[in-house]
Amino acid sequence: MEMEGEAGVVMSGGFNAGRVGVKCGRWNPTTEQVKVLMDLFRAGLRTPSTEQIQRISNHLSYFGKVESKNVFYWFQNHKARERHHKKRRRGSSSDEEAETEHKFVISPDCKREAKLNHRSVLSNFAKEEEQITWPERTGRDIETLELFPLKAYDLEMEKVRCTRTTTEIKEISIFNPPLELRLSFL
Amino acid sequence: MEMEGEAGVVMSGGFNAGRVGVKCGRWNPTTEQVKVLMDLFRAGLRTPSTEQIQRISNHLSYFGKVESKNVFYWFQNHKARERHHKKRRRGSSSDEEAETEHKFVISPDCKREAKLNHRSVLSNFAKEEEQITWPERTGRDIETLELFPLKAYDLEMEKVRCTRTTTEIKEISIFNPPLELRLSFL
DNA sequence: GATGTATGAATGAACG
DNA sequence: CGTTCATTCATACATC
Repeated sequence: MEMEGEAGVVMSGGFNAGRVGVKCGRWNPTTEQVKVLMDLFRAGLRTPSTEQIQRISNHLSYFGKVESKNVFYWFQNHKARERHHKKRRRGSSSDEEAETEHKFVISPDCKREAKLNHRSVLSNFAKEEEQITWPERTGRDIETLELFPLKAYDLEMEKVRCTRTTTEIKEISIFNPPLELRLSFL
Repeated sequence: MEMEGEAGVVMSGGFNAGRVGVKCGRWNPTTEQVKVLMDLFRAGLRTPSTEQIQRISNHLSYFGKVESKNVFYWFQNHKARERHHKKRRRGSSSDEEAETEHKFVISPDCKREAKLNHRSVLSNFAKEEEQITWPERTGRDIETLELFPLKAYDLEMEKVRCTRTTTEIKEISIFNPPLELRLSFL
């Protein structure tokens, strides 16, 4: 059993409103931090650039300890899990399924032994030991699955990401007034 | 839509070296493999050539299943993430930096070795160190290819090259060989 | 307090 | 190569 220290965790910001045992084994975002991140995500931000991550984490640091990698991971995970949820969210008229395990969705039938497309660099390994024939990826991307209006925000965010001037953000905030302010530090 | 298809898990992969979550999907390097790769990386190897990758993977295959592309990807990822970690190592401008946060260096990937601690009642059939004999090193794969100047191992490399063990490699401890020797198969 | 869930963290694989 | 996607591991938290 690891008692995990005794007093080292000071958690400089006292804004840890709703969290409990704040033992810093890993980053435990505060409610304010989550709120900000969620607003950004809902605004359409999906993959913030490095500078954006810097600004976001810097801003979040006001509410508590946070690092850039936390922000990076947060967006990665949130985006991935949103998609994952969407994929399994068919119908919902009768939740007979209720996915007992959301992690065991090994739906992509094990494309293990033949997954690498013909990249130039990797083609050198084509002759591994046995004849591995890579199946000519005709179109692997099964993307473009926008289920609810998130695309509109996407476009707006694109503008933000391109400009990145923190001053020309005009129509970004549409719903939440605070959102506009939060986006400003991007 | 083929989600929720549960019969898709075919698991045609043969036997993994005994890793934990080895369902079928992606390569899960063993600790020995990671150790070797890490040593090579620390020795300065960053972008191995095709021949080097071939030799490395061939050598790693002794510790478990591995393909050349795995080695290729490993180096790509490791190199890229080394840079990334340096880049986003900050962000918390609240307090000092050296807090309890572990260092996030590029070496935490040894956790998959001992993980079934908690409630993983999965049959953790112990995969003890099975005695594997050196696989017929006929000298073809070793072939004393000269490694481009890595740090100070150059001299060591020279010595190794002179040895040219080829068929007499069985003397070398494969379980924990020194770095100089380990670099020899390059 | 064991089990399940939500989520942070990590990394293999792949894209552009 | 840098970036992104996908999958898995680890852990805090919730529930009983």
